[in-house]
Amino acid sequence: MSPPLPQPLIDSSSHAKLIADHTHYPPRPPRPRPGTAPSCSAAGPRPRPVSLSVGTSCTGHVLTGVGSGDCDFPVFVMLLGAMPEESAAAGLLAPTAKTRATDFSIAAIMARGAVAPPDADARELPGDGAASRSSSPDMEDPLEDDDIEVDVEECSDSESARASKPKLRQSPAISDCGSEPADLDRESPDIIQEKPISKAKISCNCDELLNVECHLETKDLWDKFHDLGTEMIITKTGRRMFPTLRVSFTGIRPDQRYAVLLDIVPVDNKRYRYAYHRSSWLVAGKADPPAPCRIYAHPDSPFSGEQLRKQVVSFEKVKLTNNEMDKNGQIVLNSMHRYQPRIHIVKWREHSGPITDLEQEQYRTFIFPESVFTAVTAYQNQLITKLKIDSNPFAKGFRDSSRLTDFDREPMDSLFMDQHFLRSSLRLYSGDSLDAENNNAGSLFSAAMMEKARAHIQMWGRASGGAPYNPSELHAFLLNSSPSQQIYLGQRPSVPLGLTSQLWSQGGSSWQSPIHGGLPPGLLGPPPPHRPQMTPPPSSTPSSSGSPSPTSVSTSDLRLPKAVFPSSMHRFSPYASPLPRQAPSLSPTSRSGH
Amino acid sequence: MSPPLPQPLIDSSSHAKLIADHTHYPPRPPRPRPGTAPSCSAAGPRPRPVSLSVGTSCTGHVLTGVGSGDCDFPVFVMLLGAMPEESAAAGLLAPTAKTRATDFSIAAIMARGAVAPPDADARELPGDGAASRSSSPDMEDPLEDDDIEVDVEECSDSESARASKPKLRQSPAISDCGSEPADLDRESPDIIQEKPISKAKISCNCDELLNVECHLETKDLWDKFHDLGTEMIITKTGRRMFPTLRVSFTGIRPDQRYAVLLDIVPVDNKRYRYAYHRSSWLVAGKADPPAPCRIYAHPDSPFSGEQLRKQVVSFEKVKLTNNEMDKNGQIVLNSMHRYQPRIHIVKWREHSGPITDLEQEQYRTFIFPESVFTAVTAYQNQLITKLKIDSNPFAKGFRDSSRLTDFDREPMDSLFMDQHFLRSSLRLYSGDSLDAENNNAGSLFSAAMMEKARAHIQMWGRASGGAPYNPSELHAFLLNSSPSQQIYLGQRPSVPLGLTSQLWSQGGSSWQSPIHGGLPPGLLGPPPPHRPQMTPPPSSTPSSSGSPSPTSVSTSDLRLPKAVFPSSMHRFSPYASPLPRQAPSLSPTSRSGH
DNA sequence: GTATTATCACCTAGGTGCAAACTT
DNA sequence: AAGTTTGCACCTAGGTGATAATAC
Repeated sequence: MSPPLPQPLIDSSSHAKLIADHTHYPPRPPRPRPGTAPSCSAAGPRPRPVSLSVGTSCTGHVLTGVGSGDCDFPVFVMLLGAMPEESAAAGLLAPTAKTRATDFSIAAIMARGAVAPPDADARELPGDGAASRSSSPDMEDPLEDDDIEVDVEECSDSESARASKPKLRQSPAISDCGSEPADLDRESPDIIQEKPISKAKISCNCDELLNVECHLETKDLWDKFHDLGTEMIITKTGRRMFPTLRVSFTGIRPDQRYAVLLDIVPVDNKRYRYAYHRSSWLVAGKADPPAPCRIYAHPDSPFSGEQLRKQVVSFEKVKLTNNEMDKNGQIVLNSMHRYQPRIHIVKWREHSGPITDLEQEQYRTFIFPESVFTAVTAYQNQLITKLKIDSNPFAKGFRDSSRLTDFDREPMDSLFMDQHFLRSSLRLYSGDSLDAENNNAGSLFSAAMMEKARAHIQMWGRASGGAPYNPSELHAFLLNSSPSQQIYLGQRPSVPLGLTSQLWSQGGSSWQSPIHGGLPPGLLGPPPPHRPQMTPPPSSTPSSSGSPSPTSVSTSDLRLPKAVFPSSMHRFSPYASPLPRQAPSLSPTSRSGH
Repeated sequence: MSPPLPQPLIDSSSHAKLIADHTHYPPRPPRPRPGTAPSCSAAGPRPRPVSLSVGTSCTGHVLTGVGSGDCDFPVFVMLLGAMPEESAAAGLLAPTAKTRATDFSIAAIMARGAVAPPDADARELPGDGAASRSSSPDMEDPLEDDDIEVDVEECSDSESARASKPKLRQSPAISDCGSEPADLDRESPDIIQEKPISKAKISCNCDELLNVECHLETKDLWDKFHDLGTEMIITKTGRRMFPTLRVSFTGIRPDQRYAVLLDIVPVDNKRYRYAYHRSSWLVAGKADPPAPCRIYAHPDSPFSGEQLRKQVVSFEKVKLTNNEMDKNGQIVLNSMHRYQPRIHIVKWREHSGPITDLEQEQYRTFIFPESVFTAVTAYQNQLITKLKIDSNPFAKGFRDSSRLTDFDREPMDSLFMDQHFLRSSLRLYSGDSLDAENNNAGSLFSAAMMEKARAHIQMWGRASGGAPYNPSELHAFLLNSSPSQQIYLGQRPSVPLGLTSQLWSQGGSSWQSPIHGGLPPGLLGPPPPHRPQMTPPPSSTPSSSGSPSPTSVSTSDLRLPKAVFPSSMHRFSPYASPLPRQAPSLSPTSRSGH
């Protein structure tokens, strides 16, 4: 009858622009040729999707309620007005058994080990992730590079990149399933620079929150996509993001409550187009007029500090749309534009109503450069398509080997073949019949795969020189993506699309981790599983569902990992079909989940 | 890792007992013979399931957040401690487009027209719904009727009931789809009695809430089940309730926020068993020790007054379990015991944390006698099974005609065959191929169906005299189930299982509506569709999703209704297969629903 | 030509009752 | 024997990219 908004969104009248990388920060243009993309398949024990934990979350429990209705972030954030749909918080409950959000597939994917970026030639610039430029989408772009080709070089220095990978891959992480940003990633805290004074205070206006750190749980997967130039489908009805933004926090006060917000801001003032023949992105002109920026409040907000310390905050429900008239609270983006998601943590004022103005709250902003993406209505880079298909469980239907040969379908695997092959080929096949199609490789194919891998590396390598968007640089940062190393960045809302871009670039200068300094971050793969992070169980529920706690992990996790043979070892399809309904009893959460 | 509770539950240490009807209030024992139960199939335009509205809600939007964590209702309500799973509210959003909760199937079912209870011989006792007895579960039951057979008479005065139906059925409601409790139901406000003084103050400790009325949206469906003796499956992993409790409120202050809670309390201190040979319930002894009573807080709580005025609050996510060790916040019940769900509305204290003690809040309790049910681990009454299969979309797989003949499968329809046949037989077949199996009847079968109906009436009719549980009495109340006529009832928590039962019985005395006074309520069928209530769109989302607004109703609603031939006119399976994916574009919500 | 949209098959996730197996 | 548990087929609901049609 009335207008309830599905998504907890906040409209932001300001469209702060972020400038990534050094120059244009366009997505890297891998070769679209089907079957040329390198991929790696790390084996190791892979967490099984705790399917029922999802169901459990369906009942809605956790969070204490929050204020609803419209909120206006003065300049920075404007409440779009959201109506209750399903996930509105309903506190009243006490936490009991489940915790971390469960990620049916992403978790498993990450558990396979980190992905080595094809362009491992990486230059580890301190400010690589964010360019120091300051351009606002609405303002004249200093570059005026409309229709200027960017990042077009392809298959250039792949060999150098490839050479560097081996040494990094020596860490046991890959096969040990400690694929997620392990503790190692957080070992170099010195990178934590608060950025330019003026901007810093914007990004964090609360001293207490300076102790808060934010960790991107799905970093490895994001890295994989980032290396190819992440694309996100936007549709009129709204499309989920994949990978999903999943973050965890440390330094949280247990007695405090927090809201966790997400917004997605333009990276620059450009519109892009994809040159299929060159497999690269080109600047197609100035950005289209941006839709009012909306801030998506995580539906489980506010979180208790207790919850936030235990749970992963998953933004799996957020949807992206190109429909500016959207009334469902989805995030509105322009197709063929590049965006940077941002996470905001806000101290919850118990007695206050819904958040109306972020600037009036005590908050801190976190940015993960590896989550930059290009909004598209149809995938441009075929490798992105492949990676999506291989890593998103909902796209499993397209993994059919009939579509592409294993060699062609699992290019990423071959990238690290030399690293994975020996240990992978010895692994036992888990017996997952559904994924068996991808598991046809064996030692028989080792030589062939090796050759394929080399070819892939050749194709995927790219000159880091002139490319404004250098994945390796982001990797360098990401490998040090411990909360303490996260760059937090605030936007001055008053200037719709200005200032912030500069802030972004400044923030980028501190991204480089001294520890992994000169190495191609992507090649580090999953750091040694010092902290073999439990991959969050599947969470198809509204949000913040499930937990990586052992209790929420299916006993099937204890099964033998699938064969990790490089050819097509489900690196991105860990949940291809782990006994779908065969052994529900094996999954503890499937029992108590609902 | 930790213990997040899926469901927003509150533990209640008190197990207040409610005594329904006049004596024991056991479920009515219809003949289990497959194919003997009468059923009616009203045609009329049936609302189509707006499938995508569900998806929309998935993103979680609406409600403002609420406090979470454990709450202890001193005696009355104890917080069990719930962890966030999926539906925790995340305010921050302003209401925009969607409103009322969508019920994929129930709504459609109800839209078919009201069901006439088999035992239409109904006596319209003012206090029929609730007995005036006062027995507490923990106390010695005055009756001491262990193993005493109850409610065994069957097929008695069915003829009289049948005779009365025609006149009531004259209202166009049946075929006009105005089947839901129309406005007529709310026209007699004089029934609003606040119940016994002592109890009244318990049930409502806030004068402001005396103006609040609660309406059971799914009343018609509940009536159907209630007439047969509702059974609810409980499992170790938890089972949803069906029908779903869906309520709406009036008299709400727009500027106020409210929490809506659900608990389920024992009706009496007995354990039951089902005599298959007699198709009746027997008292099998005293009640087993009850598990701690939990109060389930609607995950969208707190609701803004604005929301509560527009939305239907749906408890579709709540799950029932027999696992006393449940850690998922599900409601724990004992199998073979009878229970009464209760709805509590609580004024939200903005600056307070999670609700810990209901008695410390300002609240009001509403009880719908037609929602009484027997908890079972397996269905006892085959007619309940049939009705579930026919009305629950998730059980559609069992509607296969191969299992039972149409005559046997749609017993309820034949009850009102004489009423429906003439108008139904002339209706056009909607062309729903999937439901065609149930639509095989035609004028050719009219005579046979008529005979069948008579037989059913014979079997289903029952003497209202000695039966403690008289569905017709409840119907009398239910037909007047306007919010103002709802019996609200509070429980004195301090006495675990006592007092309330008396309150219950007292409340029952006011149930009778003066307007429909002497008539068999069930026979009134759906009151004239003065207020052809929009059936809420499908809502598979967490809760309080969707709205009955025209915009959320699929355009397919405009299609010709299915043939309403009495034999098996999908009365309980309106969504048998309305062009599943064939014409998604027809559903406006499917576009914006996400 | 490029970009967007609608429809589709195919998948995940999970809610049904059934029926066999199990428990007491 | 009665009641409970478990695996199952079958369904709803909806998230995927492919593909063809459409819009610009």
